[in-house]
Amino acid sequence: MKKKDIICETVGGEGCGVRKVLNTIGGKWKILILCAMHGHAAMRYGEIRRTIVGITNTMLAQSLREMEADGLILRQQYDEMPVRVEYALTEKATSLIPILLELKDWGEKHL
Amino acid sequence: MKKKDIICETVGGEGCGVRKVLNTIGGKWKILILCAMHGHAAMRYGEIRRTIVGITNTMLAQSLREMEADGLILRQQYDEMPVRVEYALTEKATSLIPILLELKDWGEKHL
DNA sequence: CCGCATCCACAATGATACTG
DNA sequence: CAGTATCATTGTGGATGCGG
Repeated sequence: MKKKDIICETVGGEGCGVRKVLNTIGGKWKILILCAMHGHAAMRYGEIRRTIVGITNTMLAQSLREMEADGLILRQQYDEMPVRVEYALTEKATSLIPILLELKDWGEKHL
Repeated sequence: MKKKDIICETVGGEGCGVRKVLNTIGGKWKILILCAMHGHAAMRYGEIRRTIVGITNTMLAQSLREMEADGLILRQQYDEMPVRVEYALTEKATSLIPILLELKDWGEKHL
């Protein structure tokens, strides 16, 4: 029996893909942010905040910064008056969306 | 434009599927538990614990109880001496596994 | 062997007010 | 408008020991 036949001898360790995903988009808000931005070419800060029920400035700003650092979103600042900032999903994030939609469907069907 | 054309007017509220999923299998361990149990007809407590790197008794026991309450796993206790307890995935949980594997693949490819 | 109970540390999240 | 700063609160996770 080859190693590939075993799904996971152990999970959650160093190189575990699931663990990496959880570290990147785990937590209460990041997945919701991705869902909120799906289908929009670009969204402004306030627009995202209004879309996500219950999120606070603290959490939104912090999540956006981390997701930018992880290469999931792009931040574009326009130095107008007043300032305008737009966020867009990167290709990496876009490739994740279909999976999140499946999760959503599963949740609606089973929960 | 029909409402269905909009992915989510708002997300994270009452009936939001994604929010439900996060409430059910969010957190640090539950997704890993599901991955660990995938492919096994039944697993004993200690076996699960050894499979998941870093998990403690507290978190494993608590997670298993909650997942049983949510209908994701079945708990079968054999009153032998010493006690033997086996856990198995329900059909509901099994239907979630493919999505988790996609997440895992995404993580390995992109992170 | 299984896993619950207790107690505790710290991280995550939240409310509020304030700035460029 | 788009955040930051600060402080309060909650939640998550861990160590340890006990009991069936």
